[in-house]
Amino acid sequence: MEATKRDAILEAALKLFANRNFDATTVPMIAESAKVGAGTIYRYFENKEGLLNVLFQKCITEFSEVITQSLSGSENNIRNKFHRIFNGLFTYTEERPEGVVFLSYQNHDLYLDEESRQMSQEFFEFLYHFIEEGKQEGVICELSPEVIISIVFGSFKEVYLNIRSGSIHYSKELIVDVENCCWNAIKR
Amino acid sequence: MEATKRDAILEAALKLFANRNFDATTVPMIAESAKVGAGTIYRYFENKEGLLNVLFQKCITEFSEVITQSLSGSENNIRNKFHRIFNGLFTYTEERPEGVVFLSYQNHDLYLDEESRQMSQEFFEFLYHFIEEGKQEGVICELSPEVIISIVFGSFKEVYLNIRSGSIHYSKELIVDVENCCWNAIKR
Amino acid sequence: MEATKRDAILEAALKLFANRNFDATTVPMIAESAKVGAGTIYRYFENKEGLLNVLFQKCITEFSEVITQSLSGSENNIRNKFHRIFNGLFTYTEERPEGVVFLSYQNHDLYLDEESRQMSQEFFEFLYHFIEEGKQEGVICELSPEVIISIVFGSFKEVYLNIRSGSIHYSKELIVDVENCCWNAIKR
Amino acid sequence: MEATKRDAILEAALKLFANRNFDATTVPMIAESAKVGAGTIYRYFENKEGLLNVLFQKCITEFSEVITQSLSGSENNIRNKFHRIFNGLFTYTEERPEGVVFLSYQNHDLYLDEESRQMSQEFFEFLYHFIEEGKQEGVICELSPEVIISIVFGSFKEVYLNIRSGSIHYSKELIVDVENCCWNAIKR
DNA sequence: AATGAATGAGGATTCATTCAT
DNA sequence: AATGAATGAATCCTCATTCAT
Repeated sequence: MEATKRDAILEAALKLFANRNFDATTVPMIAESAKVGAGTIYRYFENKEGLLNVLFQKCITEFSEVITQSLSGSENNIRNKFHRIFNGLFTYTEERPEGVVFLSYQNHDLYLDEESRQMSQEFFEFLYHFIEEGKQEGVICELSPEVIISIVFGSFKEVYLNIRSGSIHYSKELIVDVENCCWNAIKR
Repeated sequence: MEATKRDAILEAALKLFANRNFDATTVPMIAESAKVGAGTIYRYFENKEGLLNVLFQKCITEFSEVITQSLSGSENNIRNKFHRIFNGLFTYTEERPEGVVFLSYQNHDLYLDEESRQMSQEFFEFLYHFIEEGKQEGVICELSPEVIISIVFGSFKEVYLNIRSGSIHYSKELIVDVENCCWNAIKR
Repeated sequence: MEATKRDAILEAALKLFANRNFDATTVPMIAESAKVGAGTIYRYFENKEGLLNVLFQKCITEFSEVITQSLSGSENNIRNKFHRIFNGLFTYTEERPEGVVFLSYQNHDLYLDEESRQMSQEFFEFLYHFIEEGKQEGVICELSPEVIISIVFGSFKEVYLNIRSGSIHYSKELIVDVENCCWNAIKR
Repeated sequence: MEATKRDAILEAALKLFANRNFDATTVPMIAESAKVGAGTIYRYFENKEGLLNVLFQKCITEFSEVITQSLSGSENNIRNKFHRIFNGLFTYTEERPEGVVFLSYQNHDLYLDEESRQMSQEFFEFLYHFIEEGKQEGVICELSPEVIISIVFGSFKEVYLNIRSGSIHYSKELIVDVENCCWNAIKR
């Protein structure tokens, strides 16, 4: 019953931050949506910015886990790993529809603390590692891991945001197609 | 020295909106950055939201023009047109480094007026048209124009944002490489 | 000690609006005078204009009640009723010295909402009714009720304002005298 | 051509102050209505408050003159003098429909300077004098001049304001009737 | 003399945060 | 522990006033 209240706040905040953006979300909005008194939020989080950081860290951890898990036990085939990562993206997306949107806001940079930045960094390093592996095997093109990640993640994000806004119609096949596009973009 | 004051405000606002986002930018910030009294902003723009819309329309117009011009006189080869469009993206980006960032903020949706939406719509329709052409010629893959644009624009944006933040090192060759990746992503 | 804060605001606002007028009263003035934070006002009232309307409705209700009560159980003699109404005026005036001043500001028209206008209308209709009765009995002169009310209320208001400003010295007899003057003005 | 601009400003200000009240009138409003640049107003008047005082003094002077003139050459009959004064009121009202409204705003007190107060005082003293005369002749009742003036002026003002707002329909006969009511109110 | 663009002090209002209950 | 009323700093915006032209 205790962790519940904290979770309710995190859940409510995630939805609001993703749909309305951090600055356009007021603390009373979060409180109301979480069915909690406004003051209660300050029992669990230092302040609004602290809440943002806890949420960011939570999301990026979950995200990492989904991606990591989706890779576990996979054969050494890079293309197959890529498929699993891409699937992980969508798995996470289905579990927490707002997670990716939230994580991909640029202007969070203004508010993220050192720890959050660190975790974000680590996650990307994990991906860079995968890319390096692919490059060494000669199946991924010779661009810096940062560029390759940007191409794949940028595409994915944009497609997803448009699915969310209704501009793009979602289907299982679409995901497969987008994955292929992305792979074609970065394969050697 | 005449239209200067209005321009100074627009310039200052563009930088702040792109770097900090609309909600995190205060009117006094814009005023200070534009070296103008806070009240002066209201002589030229209805209010902060009005300023956003004027700025959005200005940027999207400039952007359209650069893209359109970069296509003028080009042969009927789709791959070549694609090259020119991609180049246009980077040309605009160099002219107005904050323009693309500003234009691509999702949360603008909350504040854009009908006219801005309209112009945004028209610009995308122009691109859709190009994609349809490529699909009919059989050189672009059979995905909806929205998806294809998302893949290319998403990649470009993400790479650009990382160049901006310093995570990715810029070079002429990089642009060529990214263009090739994007083309590989969407070609049939 | 419960509804007190809201009441303190209303009381402070009434005094300031009556003495200085709506436009010349600032929200911080009201807050200070009510010994309340400026933000607190907005917990109880939609905005400054909303506060004006709540106050107006409260005063006109109190005023109506005093007048209505002062008539209750009175014999059917018009002159006697007039006496009671006039007394009601002064009773209300003594209870809420600023009420009449506040209610009689012309420029409220700019800010009153539909409900306030309605209530004002109803109150005057009650008075018109009384006048009509007197006219039918042949004891009040043949002018429109609006004119008769204006003569009596105008006289009363002006005398009262001058008592307030110190130009006229108040006494029990004065009220009786003014009442007689007003009656002489409108009797047949 | 010179005095014209000043007059245009005074004329415009009178209308706006009377219709909207001092605080709700902005200097640019006056400038626009007077077809003058906003800065020009400060060539002729010290500031907005100074303009109010000049205007007040102008109106009260004109008002005094109309009343005084209407008495000139009149026989020594008090009732007749009263008739002339009352007529003067309406004459002034027709010449400068906004003058009376403007002069009768209570909250001017906040802004009037010593001279304006003085002139206001003097004008009322003139009227008091007339009342004293009537009392000595035994035709006006034994109330203080301030009270008697309040009764007459209060009635007149209220009727006039209601004519202006459309609640009361104007006619020549109405004026005569109201005059009679007022006289009945104060006669011995 | 006349203008009106420019200013910034000051007003209304919002909202993160505190704290008494 | 939980609340939400209360606060006042900070925001957007207005407008009296100045001053370069």
